[in-house]
Amino acid sequence: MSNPRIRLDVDARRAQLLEHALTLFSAKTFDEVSVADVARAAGVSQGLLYHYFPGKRALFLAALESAADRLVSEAIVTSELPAHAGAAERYASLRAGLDHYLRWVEQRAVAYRFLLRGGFGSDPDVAAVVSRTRDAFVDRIREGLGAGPDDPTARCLGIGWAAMVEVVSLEWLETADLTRCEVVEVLSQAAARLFAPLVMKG
Amino acid sequence: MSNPRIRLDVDARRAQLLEHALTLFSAKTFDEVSVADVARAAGVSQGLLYHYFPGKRALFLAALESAADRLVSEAIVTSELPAHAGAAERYASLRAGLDHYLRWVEQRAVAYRFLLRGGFGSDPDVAAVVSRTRDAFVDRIREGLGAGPDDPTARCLGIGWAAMVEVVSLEWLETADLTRCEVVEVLSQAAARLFAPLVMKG
DNA sequence: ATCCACTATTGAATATGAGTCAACAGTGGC
DNA sequence: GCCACTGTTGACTCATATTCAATAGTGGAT
Repeated sequence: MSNPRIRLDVDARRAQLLEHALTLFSAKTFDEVSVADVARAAGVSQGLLYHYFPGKRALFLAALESAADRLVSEAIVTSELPAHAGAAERYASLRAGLDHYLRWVEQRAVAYRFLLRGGFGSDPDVAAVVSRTRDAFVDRIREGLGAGPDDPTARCLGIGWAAMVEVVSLEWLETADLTRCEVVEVLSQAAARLFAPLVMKG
Repeated sequence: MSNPRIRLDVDARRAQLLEHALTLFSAKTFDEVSVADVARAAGVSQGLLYHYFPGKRALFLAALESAADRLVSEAIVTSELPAHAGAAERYASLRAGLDHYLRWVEQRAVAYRFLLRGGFGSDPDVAAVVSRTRDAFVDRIREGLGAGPDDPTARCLGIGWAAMVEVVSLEWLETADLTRCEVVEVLSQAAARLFAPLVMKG
């Protein structure tokens, strides 16, 4: 670069690099983004990047953590409720919390996608495979359940429950603190509670 | 390699390569597994791999898809129900389906982890960040809800609902076929239905 | 049985991009 | 205006993804 050197203090430079890394890693896969890309975006030599981060992977993780930190500190709020608040009050508080969360998600869409897909799904092809599998799952369940209505809300619930099954299954594999039967119990009851209103309606 | 050349027909070789790829990619990150590793595991030259797959990424995706295909065809079953089956019958069928699913997950744990964490989540550090974020989320909700019991079942439900929130939020970002308010509605009602029994008990 | 065309397979060569390092240049104190 | 300090650079090394011309099993025709 023929640019004159611009000297920043450590924190500013680090933050700037993280910002650019986050943007790039949000748009493309880990291995599609080169260290050179990040450096170029920040208008900085490649070597400097290694002065601030031990390596590409560390840079990626740092960006991920910064996204996570922001999410936790900004998006997840809880209004202080009196100890013996009623159910209705609690419910209202939950809704308010969710609304705040979704507003944040809406605004910081890029960072949110990065955090949750970041692991794997910036890659559209990978996301497609997982998504296709999930849809197949939802479809068969819908058949089995006698296929209620097919409005967006129902679809939403279906996808949500499928995600629940996936994550709970994974968690079960890792920690094994429930028996298979108990997991079946939890998930099927969940389905019953979630879908009962729909099935009745349809 | 000093091995004598072993000649296989296309399908057998391709399947063998996929199998080894799946095993390796399940254990390590995409970029931690080298093409040479896969070739070595299969006892084959690196060049041959490129005869069967256009590149590393394609190999990875093919392995992912094969895992997905197996999941869909083997793990997701639905027993044929009579058209006007009662609710109890449907529920029993759902439970049976889930049990079958979880048995499959148990047996094919490696492939399952690969499929869902696959892209990048074999990476423990990435998984840790996402998991930590989710836990923070669950914790705050628990507080807000007046913290019911903390048995594994409740934890399971909490994680499941959090996963639901995440995936539904992502889906909402992509397709935007619901308003924010509607999403809040779906998710908070889901929470109410899922957690109501617990909160009463606790 | 032997040659032949066909294609699975190899090993070495090339290209791309991650990571290293000694030299350079702003910046603040004397 | 000189000096020590540290943010910054660009050219180097090295690992590994990708390519390709050459090699060797295989099955069929004579």
